Amino acid sequence: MKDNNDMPGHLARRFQQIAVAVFLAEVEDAGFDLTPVQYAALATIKANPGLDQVTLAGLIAYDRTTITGVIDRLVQKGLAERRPSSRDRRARELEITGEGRRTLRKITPAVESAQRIMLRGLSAKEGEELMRLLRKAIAAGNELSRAPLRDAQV
Amino acid sequence: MKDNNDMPGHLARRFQQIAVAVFLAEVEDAGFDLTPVQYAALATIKANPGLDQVTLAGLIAYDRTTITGVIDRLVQKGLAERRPSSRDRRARELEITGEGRRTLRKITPAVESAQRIMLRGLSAKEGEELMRLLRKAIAAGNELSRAPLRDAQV
DNA sequence: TGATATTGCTCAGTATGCTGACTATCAGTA
DNA sequence: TACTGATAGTCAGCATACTGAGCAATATCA
Repeated sequence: MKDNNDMPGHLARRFQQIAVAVFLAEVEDAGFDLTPVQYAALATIKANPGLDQVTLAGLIAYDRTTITGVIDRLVQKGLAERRPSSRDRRARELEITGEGRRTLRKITPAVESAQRIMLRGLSAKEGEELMRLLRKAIAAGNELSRAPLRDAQV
Repeated sequence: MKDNNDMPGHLARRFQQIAVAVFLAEVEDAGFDLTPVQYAALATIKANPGLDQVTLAGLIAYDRTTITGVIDRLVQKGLAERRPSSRDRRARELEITGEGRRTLRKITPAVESAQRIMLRGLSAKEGEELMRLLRKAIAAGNELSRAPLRDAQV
């Protein structure tokens, strides 16, 4: 019988578990209350002003039913706004608020620190190699989840 | 501004997302209804008959509040049993049932297939290297999550 | 022994993620 | 233009994960 440590699925779960814990701890130490998921969504809204929810979901590989709640919480915290689209009455356009911008700016050091901490057992070269291999495995498996990564349709 | 693809945290989330989707798809194709988390718990109960919930949680790095629901579902499916411990009246002893054994045995090919599929973008050597680096990063970060990996106290 | 600390487990509440279903709207075509 | 299929978003329901609180039982130590 294979050990858990030989199962990439188990290692994936465990690494993700640690990554989230480190992120939340660093962000809280910096005085903010933002999850990794909320951070990625907010940063993507800032980089793509006016995008709709499906496009946002595709850019960060979230499920469309998950993004609704994430945006709800960003809006509730005053970090983002949801407006009806003028071009498509089904869609909602997303914008970052001034408060959202300030939060992103101030939170960046904590986010970068978290990324370092979650790789602290590895040398710089090993960290790069881990990211390369993850990117490669993810690219090959992109279509296997319900929420694949998608380019923005511009 | 760093890209998501340079964030180990984002890559961790994405790889885990694909790993779970692949696992569930393979297991369902094989005619079973078991999540990765439930599988790991059941396999660990089989390997450590009579263990209590805290020990089980430590062996697979689950939170103690998460394990309760997982076991509930294993018991409800008739794959495991929860009995009061004779040595410690606070604790519950866990046992796998015959049905649980049969399920584990029949599900193994699907589980192994899933592990291969989630690494299908990598060569065998790269897959080994990815697992090595994940193990190393996880070992260094073990204490950073609320649910660290623990050895069984035998 | 008696007080205190610790441990095993559960529960309520919150946040992802997913399945599947539904409404409203849009786009393509006969 | 009317029909058909696809798309944007939401909702209900389920399964992890976590925080924090609480209960019962055990362990420790003055």
